[in-house]
Amino acid sequence: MVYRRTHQVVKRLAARRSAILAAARDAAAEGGMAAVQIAPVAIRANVAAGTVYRYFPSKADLISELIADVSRDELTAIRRAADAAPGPSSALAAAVTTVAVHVLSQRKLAWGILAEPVDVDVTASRLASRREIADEIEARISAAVRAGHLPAQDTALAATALLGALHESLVGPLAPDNMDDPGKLRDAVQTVTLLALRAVGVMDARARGLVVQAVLPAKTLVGA
Amino acid sequence: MVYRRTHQVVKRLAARRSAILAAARDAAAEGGMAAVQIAPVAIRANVAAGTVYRYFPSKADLISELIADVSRDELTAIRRAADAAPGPSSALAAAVTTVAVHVLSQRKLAWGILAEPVDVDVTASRLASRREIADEIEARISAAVRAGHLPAQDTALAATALLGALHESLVGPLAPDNMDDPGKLRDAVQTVTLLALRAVGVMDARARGLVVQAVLPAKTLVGA
DNA sequence: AGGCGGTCTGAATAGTTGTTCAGTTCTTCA
DNA sequence: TGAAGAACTGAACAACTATTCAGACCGCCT
Repeated sequence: MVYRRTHQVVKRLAARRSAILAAARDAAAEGGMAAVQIAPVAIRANVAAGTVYRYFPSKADLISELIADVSRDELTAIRRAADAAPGPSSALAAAVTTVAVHVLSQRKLAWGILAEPVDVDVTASRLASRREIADEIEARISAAVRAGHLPAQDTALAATALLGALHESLVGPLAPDNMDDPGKLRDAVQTVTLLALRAVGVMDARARGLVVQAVLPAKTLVGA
Repeated sequence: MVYRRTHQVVKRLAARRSAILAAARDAAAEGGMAAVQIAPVAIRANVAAGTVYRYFPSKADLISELIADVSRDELTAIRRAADAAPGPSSALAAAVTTVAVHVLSQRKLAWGILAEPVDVDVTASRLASRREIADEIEARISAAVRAGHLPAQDTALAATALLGALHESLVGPLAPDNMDDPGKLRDAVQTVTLLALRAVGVMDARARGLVVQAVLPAKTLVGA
């Protein structure tokens, strides 16, 4: 006989799954991907190590799903910010600013998701994550090009380059580490957004205006 | 009694050391950092595994030195190219182009040096490597700013962002992988150089001119 | 020549974590 | 209520490689 799954049980199983993922995310946010080890994550989630394997076939799957999760959140934020902008150029500025604010507000997590060495293979998941975000940025660049605000260009390469610039300068190993001061955070966000906009061909003066507009609504996010 | 070191012996020891480093470099160029394992490297260098430890205290030291080596070569190339340029803006363009050409001509090696996960801690070495290159780029940006060719800006952040853009778009996971065609390689180099120059504030039209000038002498390097 | 310091060898060791699974506990259903 | 399915536990296992070290070997010196 096969037992049916009670609603209660279904909920509990789902809750456990979420708890494990949340534990992994917390661990990553605190100590980077290196801290996402099965035993510690299990303890955080109040389960035994073996239980993790009832929900995720392997550590690689766990981390892949973590990456996908974080990535989805970021993509949503980018879309929301860009869609709220009045025009294509503002939308691009808003998208770039959102990425910057996001990675800055969770630097260790972002670093873990993006580039920190992990002992299992998560390249596929990282690739998909990057691709999603890059595609979104590319779409915004394309829109601005079609609107005649930017010169024609290889939008895919441009999008990838922009993300690389943001990530490296804000969470890479050379990123300034005295970012505790909210003022410095804003400066950094403004600076890299300005660089990004100019890179794709926005004139200096106009880019400065767009940056100011884009950073205003986003500034509260930095504290989050 | 303490034996003196014969010249012959000194030479042999130095040769072994170089052989081990070269073996590590070859391995990295072929299979990335993952291929830099003590046993395989020892075989390549025609020594036993234990011998590696007579020259390098640990795998971390070996890889660190490898990173420093490659980095030094790149820095030299950048300086040479930039110093040969007629002015500050050209020098910056030449520096950027050189970085692009270098990473493209040895993609696996570059990826290994820059960001590929390694099982030992080489963050310090990677940091130093990046810092050297970034400092050089920053110096070139500063020179252009001082010459009045670029607007005043946070040159350190700009340099870091430029490198991030180059690396991510050329050797990152999203980099186009159909770069076999030399023509496509040149296009990619031109495109990212253009982006980089515009990012720091060079006008579109002027940037295009600089790019053409910079890519001409560098094109032969791609084949190397 | 021959003894000794220095070097090399490579199989054995060690330490780290992901993964498994036999036994235990919880849940469903007649 | 109790029997059987389902889920959970956590100590033991496995696999992978960096690292070690006792013995073999080479070349310097008297």
